[in-house]
Amino acid sequence: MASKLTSPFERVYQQLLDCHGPQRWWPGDSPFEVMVGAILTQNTNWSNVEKAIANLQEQECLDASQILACKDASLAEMLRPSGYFNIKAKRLKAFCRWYLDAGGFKELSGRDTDELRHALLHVHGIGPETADDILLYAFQRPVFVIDAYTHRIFSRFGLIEEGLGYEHLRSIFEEALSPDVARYNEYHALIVKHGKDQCRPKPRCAECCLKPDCQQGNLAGTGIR
DNA sequence: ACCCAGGGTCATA
DNA sequence: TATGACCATGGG
Repeated sequence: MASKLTSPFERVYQQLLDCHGPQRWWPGDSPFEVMVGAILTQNTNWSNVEKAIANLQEQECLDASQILACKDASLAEMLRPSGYFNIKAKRLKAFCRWYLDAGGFKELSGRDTDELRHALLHVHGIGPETADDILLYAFQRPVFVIDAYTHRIFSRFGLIEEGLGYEHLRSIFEEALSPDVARYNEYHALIVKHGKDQCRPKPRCAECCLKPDCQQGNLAGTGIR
């Protein structure tokens, strides 16, 4: 049974896990592929990103120096299925330039998390969420990723106020949850899963997060509604 | 035919 | 500093 000392954020995690099961993120075979995916999935369905990554693999371009060697137009063509392909071609190149200049994965792995985060945020096309995706899922750092689903789900639960900024929200989660890479990994993946399945932007009345066939609907005993 | 997606940048007031 | 426009494909 849940202790009063247990944070609501811990309890929601357990309920999401019971409801949806482990998500096993990030789908990707290497840290570099994870980083590429993090950029390509900006405001884009993951299934579209997979097609773009498959194109890169076919062209043997899933590599920083190969990507930089591509013409903008041909890179964009490979990225076409992921949408915003012209913009993403530029962002991907900007990232690869930084990545190689910094000495690659092994060199970057030696950096302090805050320093790494700061550096990522200075790369054109990498904002807070993409930076944190990369830190958590590629560099295995205990950084909690915030996205639109996180805002939506937790404000509907009444656990946070609406309209909080990214850093503010991230600090709430990181203070409520002990730094645990595996837990942060699974939690964000579960939030995305729950958001896609049951917490739509325009929910039908009270349907959101309250489907009877989902354990998440049983918020009794959590102290949440 | 709509709605939405694992955001970020840039121009404007 | 705070909105709004813009980027674009593909699945439900």
